[in-house]
Amino acid sequence: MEPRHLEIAHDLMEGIDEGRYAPGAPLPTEDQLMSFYSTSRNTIRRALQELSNRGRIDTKQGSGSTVRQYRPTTHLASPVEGEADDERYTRYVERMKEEQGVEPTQKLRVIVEAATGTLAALLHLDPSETEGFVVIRRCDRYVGPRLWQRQLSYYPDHIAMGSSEGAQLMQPEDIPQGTRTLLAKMGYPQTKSWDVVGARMPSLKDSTLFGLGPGIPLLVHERMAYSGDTPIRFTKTFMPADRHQLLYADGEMTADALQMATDVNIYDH
Amino acid sequence: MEPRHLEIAHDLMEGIDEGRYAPGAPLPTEDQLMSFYSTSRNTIRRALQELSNRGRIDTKQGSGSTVRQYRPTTHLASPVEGEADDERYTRYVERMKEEQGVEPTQKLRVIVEAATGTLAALLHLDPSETEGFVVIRRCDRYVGPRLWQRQLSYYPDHIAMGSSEGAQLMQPEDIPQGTRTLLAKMGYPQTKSWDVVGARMPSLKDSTLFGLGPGIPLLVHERMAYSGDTPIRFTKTFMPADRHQLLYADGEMTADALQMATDVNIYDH
DNA sequence: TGGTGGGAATTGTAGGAATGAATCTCATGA
DNA sequence: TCATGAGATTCATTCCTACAATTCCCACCA
Repeated sequence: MEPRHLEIAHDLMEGIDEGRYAPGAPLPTEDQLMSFYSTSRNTIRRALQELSNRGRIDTKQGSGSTVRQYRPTTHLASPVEGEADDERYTRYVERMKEEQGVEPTQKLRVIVEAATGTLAALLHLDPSETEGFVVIRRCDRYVGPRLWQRQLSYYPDHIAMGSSEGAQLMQPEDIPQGTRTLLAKMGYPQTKSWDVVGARMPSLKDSTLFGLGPGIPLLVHERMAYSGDTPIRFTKTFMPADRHQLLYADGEMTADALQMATDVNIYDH
Repeated sequence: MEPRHLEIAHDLMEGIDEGRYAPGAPLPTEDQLMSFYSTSRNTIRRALQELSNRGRIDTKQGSGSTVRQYRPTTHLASPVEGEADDERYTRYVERMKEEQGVEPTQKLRVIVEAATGTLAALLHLDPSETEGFVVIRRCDRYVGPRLWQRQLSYYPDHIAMGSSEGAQLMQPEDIPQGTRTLLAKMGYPQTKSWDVVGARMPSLKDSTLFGLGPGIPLLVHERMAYSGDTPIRFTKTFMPADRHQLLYADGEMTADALQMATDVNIYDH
């Protein structure tokens, strides 16, 4: 037999799915649910938490619970011939201004670390050598006061520290021409890459960092870029999954696809 | 000031991150934590639930809590020239047999529905016409007794019901040559496509369906495929995010990339 | 040696209660 | 008309208790 709190959770979830509780609409209060299901507050709260953990409701102290609605922004993720990854940011800023009505900002930070484990292997660095360092450029992108995405780019030392141009990578400042162009100028044009996409729940720190409510996964996007057979950059991007979807499309159809993909919502149940 | 249960959760999370509790190792019991933090069982349970909701621990009645470990399988997601999507399944079966030691099976089901909303628009079907139907092929893939992924393919009626070959799509049976080859034979070779990737928490039903524990998101992969400008198929794939990662790579390097990508784990904190 | 069963350990479910904190409502007053 | 503030409403935190269900350990017996 199913526990009472799951029964109630199922019941409420059904109510949401069938539209009896519309997106944005309030659920009954805990007191009302208590008397309706004639059970204790504890049991009701467990049922509500079940919905909350699945990202179906927002609960606010003093006010109540409302049905959550999702409007993820679709990002172009596929590597585009001739376009720097960074140029995308311009487009992205435009979209954000339109959709959210807020001006995005970004904060950069550069860290240098010894390369270890998988990362060293990916960048073809030997961790046993004293030379095995990575330059990490961390870019936090905000929309209004909220952290929208965090991007970590890892460059092998011989690239970032091997030339005067490479030194730009060590500066915690925006690179106007784009890092891809910069790398190309340095003799490392990006010729191929591969991506891994996955998702996981945020840690407590992630939640505070991104200001995430319960039941919202983190989308993780990783890209390994090469110039010929030389690894030039490994990038790791973290995005709250309620606000981000990734788009992969052929070059010719990206514009169309982006248009259509905005209507495709993974939250349709 | 931070609530007590979050303090404790932070503390335990730190213990996991720093390796004081190794993957697979047991956490202290509720009783032990109660006396250690000198607080009530309720508070301890809330702290543990916090970790559980974030997918960091597995809790089993009668036994205790252990630190969870993730070993996602990396899938090739990028559309490959000349290879049917279905051929991948063969490779996938091979991998599963190796990695998990279990034989995968699949169950097919075909449903016909009236096309509405976004789906109708994507497939260029007019929902006002009585003709606007979609043929849905649902493929549930199991590894052992567990549902590993669920794939829904939507075909516009004029393709699935327009020819004798198309009729194969209406049969709830495996199509040995692959649907992509079949569509090509019918005069619809797949020439381009776009993908959307996102993640969300599972509903209660999703959880039962996939046998998902708490804190595991669902990875959702959608693909719209065209033959010229004719939409021929829309595919929606659901996968538990703890067992799946998607790989996008250029044709020439897929093999290498797949090899390396298995070492890239999004769960590194 | 190997299986079995009982009891201990451990988490799951359910109820009750009190207090605190945030929000909302609405009457009051400038 | 609009701002203020008191009180009611609502969720958050924390304690307590009892019993059920599952797992585990180990002594016992065949």
